[in-house]
Amino acid sequence: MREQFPFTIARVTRRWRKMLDERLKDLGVTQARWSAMFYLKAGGEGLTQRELASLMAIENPTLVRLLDSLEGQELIERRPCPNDRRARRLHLTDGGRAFMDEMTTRADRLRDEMLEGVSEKDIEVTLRVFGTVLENAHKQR
Amino acid sequence: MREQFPFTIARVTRRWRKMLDERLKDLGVTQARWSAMFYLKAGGEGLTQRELASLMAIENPTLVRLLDSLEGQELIERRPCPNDRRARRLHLTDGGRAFMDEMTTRADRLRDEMLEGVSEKDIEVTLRVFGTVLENAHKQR
DNA sequence: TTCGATAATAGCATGCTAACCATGCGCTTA
DNA sequence: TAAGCGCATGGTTAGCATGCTATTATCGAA
Repeated sequence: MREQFPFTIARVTRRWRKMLDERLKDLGVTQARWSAMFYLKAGGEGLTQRELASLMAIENPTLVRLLDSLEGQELIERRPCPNDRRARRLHLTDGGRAFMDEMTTRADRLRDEMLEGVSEKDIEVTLRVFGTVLENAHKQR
Repeated sequence: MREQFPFTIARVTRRWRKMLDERLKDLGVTQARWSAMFYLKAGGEGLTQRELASLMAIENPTLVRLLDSLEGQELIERRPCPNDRRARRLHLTDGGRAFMDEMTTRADRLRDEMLEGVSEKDIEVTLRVFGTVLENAHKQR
């Protein structure tokens, strides 16, 4: 059984991304870009890029490009940080905030459809497994 | 709890890929390329590209590039298919077969480390959840 | 001959590392 | 105390790998 784990988890992740990308397409947004906006809102606006990257568990250069797109679409803003001239503080624009509802509704609906028929208990087990794997990964290196 | 699922599964998948890439690096191979060789061996050599892509659940153009690299490294061969001049039959080279043991050993060791402390029962639950999600995804579209 | 299937190509999105600026901070030293 | 040197940190850029879709070329089959 264990042998299937890495292949199958990768497959589920690919499929999920693909489907969310499809459903957000007409809003001009992708899974990754929505996810950046989602974490920005959840983490409280005014985060620095470093902080947001760490929250999303991605590397800084990956985030930079997501933010470039989002800024180009005027969904977020990078504002100078008064205390530290190296840093930028991130904020949603009014337009960005307006879109968030619709995007999040669609992501939620997809999640409900994808997890249909999965019991709360099984979700808990799965998330616990994920947690253990992340801890194990953290231990090394 | 359900809300965390999509974010966390993506995170685990990213982390896993990164770690396996690291551990295979000195062999000149990545997770994706090893995976192609693994499925080719598992599915029986002589598969066509279409068949291998379908086995791996990736799209054909994604596989084409993986095979380009692997062929360049002389780990696999694309042989013409006698019955159908459009198709190519895939085979590991002798060199490729020689590498497979070491690569698979490393992938197995990583898997054991990543899943350390996870009970067989929890693995089963998790794989069942994955199965349900893939079915649900299949239903739509 | 026309329609479908196989592979390849082109181009985008998003992961990553490595290398680079600019700025900030801390420690030594005059 | 003040100056300055050197390392750390925030962000960016460049370049690779691997997902995807859309399109094309070639061939097979009805």
